[in-house]
Amino acid sequence: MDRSAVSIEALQEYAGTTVALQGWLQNKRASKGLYFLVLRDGSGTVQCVVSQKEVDHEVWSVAMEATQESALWLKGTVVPHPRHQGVVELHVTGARLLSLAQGYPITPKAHGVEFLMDRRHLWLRSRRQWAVLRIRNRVIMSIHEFYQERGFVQMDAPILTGSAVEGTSTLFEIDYFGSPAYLTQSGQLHGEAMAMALGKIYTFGPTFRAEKSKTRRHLTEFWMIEPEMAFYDLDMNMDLAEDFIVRIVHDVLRDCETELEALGRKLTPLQSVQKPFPRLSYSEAVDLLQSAKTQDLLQDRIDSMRQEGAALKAEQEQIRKTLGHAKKWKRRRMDARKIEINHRLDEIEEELRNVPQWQASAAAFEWGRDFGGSDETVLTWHFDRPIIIHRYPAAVKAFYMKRDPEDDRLALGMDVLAPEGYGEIIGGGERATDLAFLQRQVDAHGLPREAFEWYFDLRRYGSVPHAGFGLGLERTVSWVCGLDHIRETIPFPRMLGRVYP
RNA sequence: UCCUCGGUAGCUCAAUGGUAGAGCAUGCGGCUGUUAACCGCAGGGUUGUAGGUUCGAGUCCUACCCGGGGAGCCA
Repeated sequence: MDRSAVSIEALQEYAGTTVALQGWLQNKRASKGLYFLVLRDGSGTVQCVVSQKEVDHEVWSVAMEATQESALWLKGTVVPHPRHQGVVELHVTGARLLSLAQGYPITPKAHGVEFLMDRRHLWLRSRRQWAVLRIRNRVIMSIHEFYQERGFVQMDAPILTGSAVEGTSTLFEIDYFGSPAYLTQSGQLHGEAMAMALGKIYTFGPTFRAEKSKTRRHLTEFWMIEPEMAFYDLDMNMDLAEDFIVRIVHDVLRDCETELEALGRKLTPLQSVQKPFPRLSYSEAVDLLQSAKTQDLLQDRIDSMRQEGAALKAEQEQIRKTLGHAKKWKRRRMDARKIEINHRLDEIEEELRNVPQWQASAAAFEWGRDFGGSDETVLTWHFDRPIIIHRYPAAVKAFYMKRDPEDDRLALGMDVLAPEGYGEIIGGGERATDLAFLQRQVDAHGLPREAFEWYFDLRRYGSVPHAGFGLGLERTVSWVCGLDHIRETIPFPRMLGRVYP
């Protein structure tokens, strides 16, 4: 341990001075008489140069022996990088090998999903994961700041619950001293009780869904933020959700430039996340889905996919012809390109299978059904920012939602759909306040009344209008980071068929 | 549960039914500013499993196992 060691993040401030660093060897490059050690300490990475002429034998052997992910202590002078402006490097004068790593499995090269997921505990060390998880941290801090600044009180709903609220098939059952209990699916109902006590509250906790779902949007364990506000109606709820999302994206853009760059995230779609978000009623959304405009949009998509596919196939053919009599270095580049083309062709093929189905399902969409994943994706393709869809058919929404006083078929629910096909990140609405109505709803959904007696009390003793929503943390981070899978947004994802490591 | 794509060297992937290959990683050698460094050499294989078709199977057929992402459901 060297308490005087400085953090790589702060290295700029030490330009011209001699400092000590401690961390792990991320990568090593060598030339005659020179080693370039890329050191990572969690806060960032820096290139450390070891010159054989300038160091004693011991330091040189450390550089020579150190392998990928070995732990190192390095001392040296902080100097500007000769080639990159605004970047510093360390000219090493002292080095100690703290721990020699042997055979680190994750090489600086491409790996498959399964291989990496089995080694998630090590995968976390890579630059891409570093960036995602730092953005996750930034998002979490923004969430707390946003609510705390507005006078919300953070309160936790229980994780163990006694009764099944929604379908038991999506609940994880555990043995609770001989009786069945469940891991929570939502803190919603308890959130309402807390809002009646403290006015404006938000929960921030883990949620569990035993859905047998294997898609890029699903985890069996994820974190949800659920604000619940007394004396809020649907419009106030939507206003809050809008401000909330704008704030999160704004903070990430301001504070995570390096991380977004490491992820290759396009900034334009994030920069256009400004108020107001388009608000469509369910009925308007259905109209849009069935419209010729949607058909055209999807047809354009199909056409451009076909074109890209044809161009790639032509390139592939060209490569196949020239590959035989190409120079070695060129052949290697062509091989890499060939693999890239194959991947993209797979994606295009899949999309060309999907989109015509989406086209058909959009055209044939019937009022009253809930939107499927593809319908949501199609809707968001029409806009450049998140959209809010409100006033859904009551039949497809939860029992506790308030009915629209102007149309009894509708519930005062709302969803926020993220752009770029990321889909639902928020679901919520205004809650029913009438005791008799709620009791009838519980019966109608085939739920046991006894389990909800405590909840009914909230309507017996000072029932007031109130509203709230739930934000899926991982889906939000996935969208902000521009990832193609939610599994990278949480340190140790739990999914269908995966509880290790 | 259904649909669909895949399983070849430690890793990522090639291979028109006809001699299983490349890059990376590893080891050795070279190179005084490298950026997934580069150059040279070397080792590394029961092509997921079990059957079948064929003169001949990584390639075709059947069943099963494992994985990817899509539907349903959802944040």
